Amino acid sequence: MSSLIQSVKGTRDFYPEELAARRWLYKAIRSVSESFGYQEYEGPYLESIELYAAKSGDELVKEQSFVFPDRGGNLIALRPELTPTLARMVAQKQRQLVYPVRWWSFGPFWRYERPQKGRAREFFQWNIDLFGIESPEADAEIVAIAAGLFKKVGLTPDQVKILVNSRRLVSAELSALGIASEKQAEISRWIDRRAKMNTYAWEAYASELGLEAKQIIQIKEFLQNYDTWKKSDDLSRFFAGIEAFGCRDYVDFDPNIVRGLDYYTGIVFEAIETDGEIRRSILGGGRYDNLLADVGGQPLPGVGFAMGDMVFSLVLEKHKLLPNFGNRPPAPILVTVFDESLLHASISLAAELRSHGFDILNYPESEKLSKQLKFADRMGIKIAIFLGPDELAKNLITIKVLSTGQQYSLTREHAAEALHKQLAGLPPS
RNA sequence: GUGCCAGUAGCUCAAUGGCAGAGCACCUGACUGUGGAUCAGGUGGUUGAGGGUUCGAGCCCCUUCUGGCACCCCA
Repeated sequence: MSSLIQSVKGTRDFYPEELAARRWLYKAIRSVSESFGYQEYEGPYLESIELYAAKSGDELVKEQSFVFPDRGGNLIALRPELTPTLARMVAQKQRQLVYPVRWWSFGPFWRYERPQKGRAREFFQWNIDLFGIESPEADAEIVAIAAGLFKKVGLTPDQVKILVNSRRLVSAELSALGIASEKQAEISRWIDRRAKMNTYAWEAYASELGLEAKQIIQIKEFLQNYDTWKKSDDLSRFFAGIEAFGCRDYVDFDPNIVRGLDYYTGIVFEAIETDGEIRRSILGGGRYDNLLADVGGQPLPGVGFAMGDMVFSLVLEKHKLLPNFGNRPPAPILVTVFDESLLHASISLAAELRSHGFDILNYPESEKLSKQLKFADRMGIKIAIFLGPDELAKNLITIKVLSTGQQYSLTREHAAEALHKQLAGLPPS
């Protein structure tokens, strides 16, 4: 046992049950994405490190990426995020694409961080983006898609909220207080920290940044005012759009939302669990109108978000919204084996039924029937089929319904029809 | 990368520095053409790994790995 080679730190093994859960999540994401007319795409998992150095820069690449040299000595990274890849893909075909471009993706990412609840080194992420439209209605569409997923999986507006702010609004506000635009990024980061620091330390830090006492008071007032969005034409239109999309109850204005990434230019948002028990944000995104130009393309407005699978799964688990994938049978029917001499007869029977379109499990060797039925029971199989000397003599098979214990015999010719009926009459797993 | 907590059977957990245990699970039988329930019996451990202190270590000390929590950062 102790000699087992350990899995790589921060990776997860997906046993059938867990893979079923992941695929369920994928299906929900695909369904919502497609319902808004978004197309699925995928990028490479390996990227040259320069791709990230150009934009993400600093910490994400240097500290939090898996990087290794290839045989030619070039530094390769396991992708820590998708946006740079997406920006490249769009830039490469910028003149051929039909706008607006609406794309989504769900795949693996890697970050070299300390694993903890809701965070691993290898994780899956949903990315969805809209390019080519600058309007608040485009922002509203992206946010509505996030709300659409919550609705689809059964999360209510009481349980999750999408908090929205506008970098433009914050910037205007700070400028009005006499704060130079060069300082505003720093101030934003300070605002972002507020929830994590105690009031005293937070205000002391503000003084260090050169803010005057009066400015600190004014910023605090701004951060406590949840109606400021009404002063902004963009946000007013955004919320009118959200209303029209039918998901206003999932979305709130929150002036404290700033987001870490530098490239956001307009709205920023993140989804949280309302009672705060799960402290990490579920998803985050915003508008990034300069990104494409920054990576060498023509200017092109974009808006989008990313959602990791781990925090979202925690939220679903907490609210008991994940289906139970525990006892899902791999096939509904098991063909048992009476004894060694009839093993091939059973295999043939199963093959015959498969040709009628049934998913069939063979018991692979002669064993006591009780053991075969126990196997069927534990696998969650619905129907066991017996083919013994009695049946064979009369060209019959016996069907046993495990949930009721009922069994009956019928001719082989009628088996397919009877099985269809029998399966249709049983509750789905 | 920093700090704190934890790791004992497949799982959940016991064991004052003194014989490593229980429940569940698993296997066998009661039941040679029939699962779940019940009863009886049985298998299962280098106490995460390595070192140290001690007559003696699951327990104390050091190192390390893994997980969890708080930083950091973010999905």
